[in-house]
Amino acid sequence: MPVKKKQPDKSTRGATSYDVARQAGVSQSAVSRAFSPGASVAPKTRAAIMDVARVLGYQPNAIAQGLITRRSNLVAIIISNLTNLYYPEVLAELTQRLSEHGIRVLLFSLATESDVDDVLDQVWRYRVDGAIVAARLHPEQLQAFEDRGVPVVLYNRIGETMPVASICCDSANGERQLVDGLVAANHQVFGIIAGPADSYVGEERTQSAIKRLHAQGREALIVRGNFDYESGDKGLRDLMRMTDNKMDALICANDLMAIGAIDSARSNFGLFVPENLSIVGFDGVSPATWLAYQVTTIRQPVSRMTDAAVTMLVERIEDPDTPSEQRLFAGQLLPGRSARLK
Amino acid sequence: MPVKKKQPDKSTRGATSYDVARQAGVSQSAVSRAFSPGASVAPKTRAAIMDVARVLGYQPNAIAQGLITRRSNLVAIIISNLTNLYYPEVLAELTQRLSEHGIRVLLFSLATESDVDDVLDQVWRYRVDGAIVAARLHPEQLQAFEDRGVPVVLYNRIGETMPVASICCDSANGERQLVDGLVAANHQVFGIIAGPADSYVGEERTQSAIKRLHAQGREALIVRGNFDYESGDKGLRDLMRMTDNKMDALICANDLMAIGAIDSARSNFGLFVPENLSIVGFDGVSPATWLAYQVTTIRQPVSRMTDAAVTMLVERIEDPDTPSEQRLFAGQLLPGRSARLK
DNA sequence: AGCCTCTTTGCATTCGAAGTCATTTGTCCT
DNA sequence: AGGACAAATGACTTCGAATGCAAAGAGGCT
Repeated sequence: MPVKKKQPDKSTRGATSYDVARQAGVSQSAVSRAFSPGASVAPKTRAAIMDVARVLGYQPNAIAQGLITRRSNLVAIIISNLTNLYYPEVLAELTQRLSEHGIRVLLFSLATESDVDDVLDQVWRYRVDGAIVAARLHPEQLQAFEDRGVPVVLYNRIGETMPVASICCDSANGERQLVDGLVAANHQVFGIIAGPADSYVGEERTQSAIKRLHAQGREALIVRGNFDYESGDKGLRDLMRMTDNKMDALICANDLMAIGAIDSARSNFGLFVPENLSIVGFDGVSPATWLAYQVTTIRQPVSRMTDAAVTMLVERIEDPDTPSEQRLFAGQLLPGRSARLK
Repeated sequence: MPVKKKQPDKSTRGATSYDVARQAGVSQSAVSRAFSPGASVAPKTRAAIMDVARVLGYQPNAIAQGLITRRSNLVAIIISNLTNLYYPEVLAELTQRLSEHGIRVLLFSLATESDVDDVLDQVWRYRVDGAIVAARLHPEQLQAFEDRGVPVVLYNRIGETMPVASICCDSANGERQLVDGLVAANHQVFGIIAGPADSYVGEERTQSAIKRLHAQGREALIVRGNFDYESGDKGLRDLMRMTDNKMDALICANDLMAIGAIDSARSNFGLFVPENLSIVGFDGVSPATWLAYQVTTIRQPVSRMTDAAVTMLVERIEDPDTPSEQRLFAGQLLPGRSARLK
């Protein structure tokens, strides 16, 4: 197979430190130093070099830097489904904050779970300095990071089989607030639309809600959803059938399903929300605040969480021996108008 | 002796081709060849090398490869505001499709316009093979890509001062369908909520709508929005004031503003949509299809567009002399229920 | 067996910047 | 002016994989 090799057109392929050195009448070392803050160069020399560099459009080649310094300044962000409304915000914030640390983002988005191994192969090849993972990893995959000495921070999941740095929003605390409010407002028939079985936060939230309901002497019917809008509709229909239309409180594992359920309750069942049926969600995504919904939910403190994720990762890149740590952030109850709470 | 800084910890730092070569009793060249499809290696040798590689967990160092081959297999994706509901889908698709070509994504998200130059600096440093840009670039910035021989594909904008490969959704055609439908349904007082002045598609859509209205002998009042939900509310209020509450057709430059306007019309003005007021959007984002809104809009063919963007970029990476080309995709009218159309 | 061709293999070099070490230059003081 | 010492500079090596080239090996054929 004849590999197509385009002539690497010297002229456009960007100037090198040697080109700059020659033009400026100094050595390549000098150029390198001119670009390293705090290196030993005479201010005058540095200025001269910078001038030439500007003219030639020289920028240090990060690839070459990465090879020699063994620091790529790249961090992998691995996200399972970007189309989940919640992630874009997270991604944008992570990217911003990482760039403040001089770190660039190598983005991997997973179509299916099975892609993970392929993605990790690529992650190793690029010698990333670290990774932020918002996707389900098998224990061996997690172990691989450890083995290769690549720091990881898990986002909205924890290392279930080993200690790993992780950031989460406190599901138990969030669901407690929601459940207690619903119970206090005297709801009788509870339904839950859980997340997909392979979602950590989905399970956490559902289990937390169930536990709290039990603690209050209540039971709940449970169906599974996919975290998407349609799941809200389908879940609501199923639960209504199962409860003979008696359900008056619905707890959804995320906002998107809550929104789907609200729409379905109104359109397909002619119900008033929250008069006939209270519906709560989780996340605090922006559509949840839209006038048509005003979902009663728990807002994740995204800024704090992304900030923490980046800080933790950077710490571990600087010092790989930093012990692992789990940070749990409390979500804030957004009262909304989709549920009667007390 | 001062502590050696950051011991490059040989053990964890990943095996090199030399390590594999030694273990397998061959030369480094052989290892390299074993990993290049189509290279001249005896099948037996390759198998032996692969075995050793597997044991050592060896993966070719993409950084070193990039340095020597002058191909980083990285593509920069530059997006202005990720939080715009429309982009996550685009980003996910682009990432998927690029990875099918063995290309990785370096993500840059812009907080403010002024970041562009900083971002471009980084783009040059990483010697990306190409870039997909969904952000406003100044002519000089666009020129810089040309000068450095880095292929670019613009997404949802065009090279206004020079020919550049670009992908767009046909605003004129889309707005024509919407306007004609509205006019045919006998609407009288038209309002438009435009996008921010610096948005290419925003201006395109607005101008197209105005032109078509004029062609039909109608005028429209125009206010500017920011493409966000709140802009829809604010725009609606302003237009209602300006028209003495007589507006009966509202054209929004994107779905999110249409949604904001729908909510506001209902909640703040007690109007029925579309009975009292028709509202149309543009994009076809998923919330537009939610039962509460069912926005009458133009759906962008995202899959085709991302596919085209990737194809065009890859072509230009393979052969930098590929002439620039502009591809305009027709959007599809989603009738929805937020407007009376004929 | 001998010769020729085609396939495999290894050697040596290359990519571009960083950093070590030795050397030169410059500064300040007596 | 001379010496002591710090600052600035350049030569050279290094990172890890790809590749041109020459050499060695494997068959095939007469």
